[in-house]
Amino acid sequence: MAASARRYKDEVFEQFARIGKAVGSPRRLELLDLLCQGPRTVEVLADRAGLSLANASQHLQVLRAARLVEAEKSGPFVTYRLADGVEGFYLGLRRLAEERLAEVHAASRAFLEERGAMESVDATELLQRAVAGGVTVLDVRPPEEYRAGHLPGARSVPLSELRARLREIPRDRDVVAYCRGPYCVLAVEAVRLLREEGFAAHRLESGPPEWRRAGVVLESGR
Amino acid sequence: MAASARRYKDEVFEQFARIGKAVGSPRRLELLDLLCQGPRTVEVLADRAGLSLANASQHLQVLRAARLVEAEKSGPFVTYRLADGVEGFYLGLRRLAEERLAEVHAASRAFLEERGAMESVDATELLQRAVAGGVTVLDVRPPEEYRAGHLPGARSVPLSELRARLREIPRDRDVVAYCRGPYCVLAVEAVRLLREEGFAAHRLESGPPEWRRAGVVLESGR
DNA sequence: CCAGCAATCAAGCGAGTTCTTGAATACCAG
DNA sequence: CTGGTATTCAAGAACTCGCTTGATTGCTGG
Repeated sequence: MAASARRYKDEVFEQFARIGKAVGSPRRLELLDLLCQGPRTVEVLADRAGLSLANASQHLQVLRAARLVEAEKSGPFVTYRLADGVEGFYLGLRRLAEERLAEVHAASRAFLEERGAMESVDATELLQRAVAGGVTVLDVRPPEEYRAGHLPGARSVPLSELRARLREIPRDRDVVAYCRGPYCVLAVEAVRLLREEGFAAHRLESGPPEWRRAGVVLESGR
Repeated sequence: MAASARRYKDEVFEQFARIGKAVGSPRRLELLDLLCQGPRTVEVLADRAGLSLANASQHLQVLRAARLVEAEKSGPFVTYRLADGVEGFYLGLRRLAEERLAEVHAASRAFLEERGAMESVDATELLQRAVAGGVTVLDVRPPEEYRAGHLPGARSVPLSELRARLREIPRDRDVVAYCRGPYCVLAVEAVRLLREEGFAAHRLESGPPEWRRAGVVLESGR
């Protein structure tokens, strides 16, 4: 009976470790991060994460074996989505890493300083100003992510189109750009470009996953 | 600049993965589970987890490198303790595993059924009854864990001493035994023994980490 | 039925992880 | 300073993981 108790304990911790192993790879964490924006096909995920198709597929299968994502096949496409409770767990992991690993802060600071001071903006304050009409809010993610959920009042201007669409943006008031969240670089690039062009631009550090988590109701579609 | 953005992203996810890698091993999860009971020396942890000393030391160093635990040397002893925020993260990981991995439930059920139905007891209800004096509450963990924090009103009767101390336990009322938490087998064994001896014994599934997390103020010392 | 695309499978290599064993270090008591 | 104890270090064998490449499956439109 002591032996069967030991087997039970081993089995249980072995199961817990499945989750840990699954999030023990930077690639898989990046895929989870992307999936926080909404469901995606393998091809899109591979492209965004900079992985080969076969490699991305394999990582996604590891995540699926750990039940962190679910796959649904429709036609020739397979769409992956986060399983329930996983977004919260991922954000918890990230917060722990930010709190405990000095290296995360150091990397962020180094990167952001390299492209000029980039003071960020508070989301709730921004929402008030946006409603009052005093500021232009840009969602610079790819269009399908905008469609899956965005800040009310934000306009979709993907980073790739920003330079060509500068004339759409009013010059007489502040511009705030956001993207997927604190570790996505799209908004950083957008703000750099906007400033070069003379706009009063700021970056909103948080993104849809954080807002959803905080209870903000997002707009979708269009 | 696209290249430096990619390097930044890689670096950040690499750092997040340090946490994941650290909790990707069943042994290390067991060590974390034990450390949720309070700080311990290497030797005690190795013994409780059934690891060789060198192996336990190595695992603890991995956890320390990921900043999940902190080590303090006093005399010839090294005492490890959980870092801030890690208990919450561990309980979150465990809850996710319970929710998403059918295997965890299956293993628990199989184990518990093997030793007879073992209906469990609610902690808040128990506290009321304990205060009212209608039930005997036993803490069957090793004494030093009892000292580090226990349920108010509970008596320390380590499982190893239980058989010899049966006469201390009143036979005219219910007995509730608890240990480290849902995946610790001490209370299960205690209840089995008590029932064999004719006591009306029940297991309290949760343990000090869960209660602390829920805001219950624990007693310590003695 | 065939061409073409999305996704997966299979095999293989290099790199990393886990556990063991035996030696080394650090501290304390006498 | 010496012996004993707590812990860590070092190195090797077995195993697992991650990525690549090329073949394969499965669906769809012509």
